[in-house]
Amino acid sequence: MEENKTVKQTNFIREIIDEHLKTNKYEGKVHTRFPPEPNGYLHIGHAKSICLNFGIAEDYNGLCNLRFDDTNPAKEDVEYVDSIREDIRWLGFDWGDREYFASDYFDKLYEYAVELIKKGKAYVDHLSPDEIREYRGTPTQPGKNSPYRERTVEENLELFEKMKNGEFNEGDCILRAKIDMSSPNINMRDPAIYRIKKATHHRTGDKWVIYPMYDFAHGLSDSIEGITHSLCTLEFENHRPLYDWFLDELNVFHPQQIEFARLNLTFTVLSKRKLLKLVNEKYVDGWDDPRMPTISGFRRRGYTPESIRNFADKIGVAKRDSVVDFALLEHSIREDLNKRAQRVMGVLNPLKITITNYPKNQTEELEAINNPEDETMGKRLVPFSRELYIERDDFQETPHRKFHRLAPGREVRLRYAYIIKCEEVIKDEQGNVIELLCSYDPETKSGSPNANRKVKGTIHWVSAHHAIDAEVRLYDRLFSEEFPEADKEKDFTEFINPNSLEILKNCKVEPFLKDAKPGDRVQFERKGYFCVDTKSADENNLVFNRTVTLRDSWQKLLKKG
RNA sequence: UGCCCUGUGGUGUAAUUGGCAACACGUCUGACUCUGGAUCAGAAGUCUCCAGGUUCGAGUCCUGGCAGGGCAGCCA
Repeated sequence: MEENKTVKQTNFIREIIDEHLKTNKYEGKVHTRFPPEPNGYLHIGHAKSICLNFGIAEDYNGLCNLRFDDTNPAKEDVEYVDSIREDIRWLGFDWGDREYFASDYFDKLYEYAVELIKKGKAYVDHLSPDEIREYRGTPTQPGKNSPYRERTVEENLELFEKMKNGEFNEGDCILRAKIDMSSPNINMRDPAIYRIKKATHHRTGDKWVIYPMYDFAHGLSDSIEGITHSLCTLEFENHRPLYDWFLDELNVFHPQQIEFARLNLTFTVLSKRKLLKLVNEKYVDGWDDPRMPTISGFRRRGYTPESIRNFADKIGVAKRDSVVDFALLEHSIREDLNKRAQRVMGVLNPLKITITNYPKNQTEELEAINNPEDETMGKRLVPFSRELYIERDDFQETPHRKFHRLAPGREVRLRYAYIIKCEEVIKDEQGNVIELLCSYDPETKSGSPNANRKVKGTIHWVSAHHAIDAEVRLYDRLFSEEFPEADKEKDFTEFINPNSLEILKNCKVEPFLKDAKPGDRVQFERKGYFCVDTKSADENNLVFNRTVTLRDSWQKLLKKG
């Protein structure tokens, strides 16, 4: 028997690693890390990076660390640390006891800085922030040396010590690497290594008033942890020479930084700043709003970790920036839920029907299949009676030419039950259809020998007396534009889909759902995949979130006209 | 107008490292169906950004263009 395991596609990163393995650059070791800054919630773009880093470690029998890049106390918070841990765990990855913080290395990093000063490779600069910017030059013009650049080692040592001891104010001075103010790479124009920030750090408290900059802290943290392959996004490409410079000057273990393109997704935005705006300005209901592209949002929406991991595999990794079709994500979740989700009948917009020739007060228990894709999930009984609810749009008074569900005088099968015929349409004074009177054909009960008469359509239903009330939240894409950030004149919030959430209050679902627990996922047949909301649902109040619709060739047909 | 990176069907990735372009999503047909779902069968769509060059042979190598992205935080 052939293993039908999905073959992991190779990519340029794996090729580099293979090469390193061949040349024994890191003695056969592969050690990665996922290094979030705890200043926001993780989103699907981070999921790509998480899957990449943990996935590679796993495939190469290596390890992947979790390291919080917490070098800026002004922006970071423990709330984010907690959410990040939860999200990674939920995705199914385990960093064992290798949970680190850049702040764990502050002492070591300070020593490294001192070492650089001693080598004459760093100096304390008293230029103001404005002056520094001025001295830096521009991409096309070289910068010029700071007047403080030639301070002696002793002077720098003393000044840096004073910085550490809080003898200067924020902005008075910084520690800079001494590299080359005329470098075509701006990152090499004497970049800042340490700045003064008199803020309380979420872990080190008030121990420090100086904090290392990303470029300094990140590479050295990688080095300290013995990271072999430091994967990051494209915007750090120009930082690699600096990453290498620190490691070389300090003569320490030298990881290989490799850059890849960050994820972009149609119909969504994925920048922390913009996501924060959506949250702060209440366009959505928090970081875990089911419309948010955050991991917590997808979780609450009903996405499975597996579907997100499969998605990450499918999109691959490369260096060119690209935009992934949101449909691929939807495909991933449908593919997963199709195999696993319990089928159930739920009527979202109920229309009452009465089977006039069905005995009053009679109830039948009809057998229904829990998942046609998975026999082991078995069957259940669904109560049937004289009064039922069907979906409003499964009836058309004057049917579209290709509509093959219920219409006056027409027949349709009630799933797992009988074929019925619409005999009479009852309307209120305004002319709204409020009820249908139907007849049923007792010979056509599902499973019985004479049941095989063909009708054009099968619809779902729920017994009026047995139904459970539920609220259903129909979520759709948050943005109505494929590229919400493309318009330079308009803010991306102008493209928020006004119909991204529709709340249905009096839905009727089959009694099977009476024991549904928050987080449970089901398929409402013919409608889509739904999950019980984890925040607003309780025992007397069932709330379902729509994860994704089923593929709908009827809607497609309608669009074509 | 400096430096760095990237250009392969509509979209995302492949191509045994120089051997006549593949997979997935999407789209379209058809079959099947007690979910207009799923499944199955099939189709269309890329002369690999352009122009030269090397070679028996180039998406892969060379040269020159063009296009897109990134970089001037005491953010990461």
